Amino acid sequence: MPQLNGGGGGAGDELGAKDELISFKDEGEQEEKSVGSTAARTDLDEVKSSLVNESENHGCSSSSDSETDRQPQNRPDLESSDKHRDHFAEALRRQQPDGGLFRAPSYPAGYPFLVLPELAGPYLSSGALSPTARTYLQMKWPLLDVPSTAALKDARLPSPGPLSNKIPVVQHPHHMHPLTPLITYSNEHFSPGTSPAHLSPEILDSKTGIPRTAHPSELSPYYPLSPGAVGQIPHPLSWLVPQQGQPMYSIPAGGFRHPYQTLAMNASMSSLVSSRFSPHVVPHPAHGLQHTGIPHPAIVSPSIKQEPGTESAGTSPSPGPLKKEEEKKPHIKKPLNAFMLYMKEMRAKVVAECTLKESAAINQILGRKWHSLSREEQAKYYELARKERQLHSQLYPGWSARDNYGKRKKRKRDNKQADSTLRDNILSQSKKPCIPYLPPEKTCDSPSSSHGSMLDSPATPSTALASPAAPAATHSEQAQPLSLTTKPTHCSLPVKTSGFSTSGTQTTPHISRPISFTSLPPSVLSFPASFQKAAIHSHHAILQSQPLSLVTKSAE
DNA sequence: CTCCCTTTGAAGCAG
DNA sequence: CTGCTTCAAAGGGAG
Repeated sequence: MPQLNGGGGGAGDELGAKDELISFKDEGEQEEKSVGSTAARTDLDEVKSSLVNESENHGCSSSSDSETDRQPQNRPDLESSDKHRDHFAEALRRQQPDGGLFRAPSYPAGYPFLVLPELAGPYLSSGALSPTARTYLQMKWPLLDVPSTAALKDARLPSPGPLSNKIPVVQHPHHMHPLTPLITYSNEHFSPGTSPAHLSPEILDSKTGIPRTAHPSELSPYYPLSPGAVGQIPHPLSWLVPQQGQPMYSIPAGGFRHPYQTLAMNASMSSLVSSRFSPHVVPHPAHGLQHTGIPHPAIVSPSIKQEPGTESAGTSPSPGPLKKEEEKKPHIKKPLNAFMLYMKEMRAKVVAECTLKESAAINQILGRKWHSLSREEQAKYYELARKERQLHSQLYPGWSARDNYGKRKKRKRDNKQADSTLRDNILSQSKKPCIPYLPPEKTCDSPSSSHGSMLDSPATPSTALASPAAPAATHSEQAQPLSLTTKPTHCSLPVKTSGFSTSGTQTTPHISRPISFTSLPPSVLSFPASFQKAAIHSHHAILQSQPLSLVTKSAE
């Protein structure tokens, strides 16, 4: 995972990321500060800090986090954070010598568990929550009924408990990468050696010196389950949504509460995690489903948008009592991809930072942020998504994405694409500079960079670094001109500027998606193709794609 | 009330 | 194999 690490050579990524970040910030927080200036950054940070002040530096603003991650400075912070975690963990341990709720280390084994922390995690630090993190905990897990106390104790495992403090949102500290746990967990996949401190997978373990293998039996303790709910563990994914308060897969009836906890465990345990743990208590996934009668989160009540009988859900987890709703085959949603997972996690944060509320705008920002993420960070999500798909496939062996086709009304995508193509053509021909509309203040640095080339854009330090010898690769990220159409408004929301990032002058007129990658480093191979592509992306000039994306389809 | 918008990624489908 | 299309989440906006 040289690439992933990006450590030594991967400066490019970082740089790019920074770049993006900056731009993002501008958009997002342009309120006051000038565009690319570092000073602005600081200010932003402050502002952010106000929002998320408690969170560790990582946690700060959405934009900043990525940035901070990449920066070398982080290391120290990370370390400190680790210390915090250790501390915290230790404290917890003391409190609960018996291994009560909190046992971060124990996660190593199961995917679900790993996932949980991560997802939920955004909030929960992987190893342990820093004290500050704890504060967020409650906020982060609005819907999860987690007794506040419990939450404190078990930062990582906010279990759905008896609580009902639904706090609307909020910013998660994000100090720790949400996915951290995952990595930790799957350190195998990610090169351990290089894994950054923040990733510190086995942090706690190492400290404790106790390699934990989570066994199902062990797990239960971690979750403060409501009596009788023992064994029900929220689906890993469900945790993802804490902010939203909605399960990853919307669960119609019954509410979210432990939709597929057991199920999840089983599945994850058995297949996903089995290799790592001794599956002594792992029921068969399929059985688990029927067994518990708990629908998978992915299953949506037909009421939502169901089509009569198209569904061929392989294992439709139809509960025993078939009601109308249930009679119909449940709508099994597609598993979320990496970006979706990321969105779920970060949306609240972005929303909190921005005044914008429109999802479209938020998504644009998220898209940019996504690109700004380091490969490692993205890798986490890819891995998570991969597991999710695995789990999904196990739960619904017969399910096919095709099943959902036509359930949604067709979008006008056609138009979009057509537009995009037109736009592209136009762009290629006219190559309009993107900047026009950008407000002077914001001067969407990114756009300019995009079109001119990131190289030019002085604003970003990264560019400076990269510019000289930097391989094209590095640019890609920087390029993210995402001029998301900066909107004059507070967050610089996307005003659909058709930001023509004509940047692509050189080669491809328009490349929306990643270029097919030819060879990947072995390390990368483990990742999903998409990820690989992404990696390549980053390595090769990716910018093209980004600019495109930036150019909102709506261009026009 | 329903669909659109917007993002990326995965999967399906057609050529 | 390549490229296009659809769906996944989300929530304000528009019809």
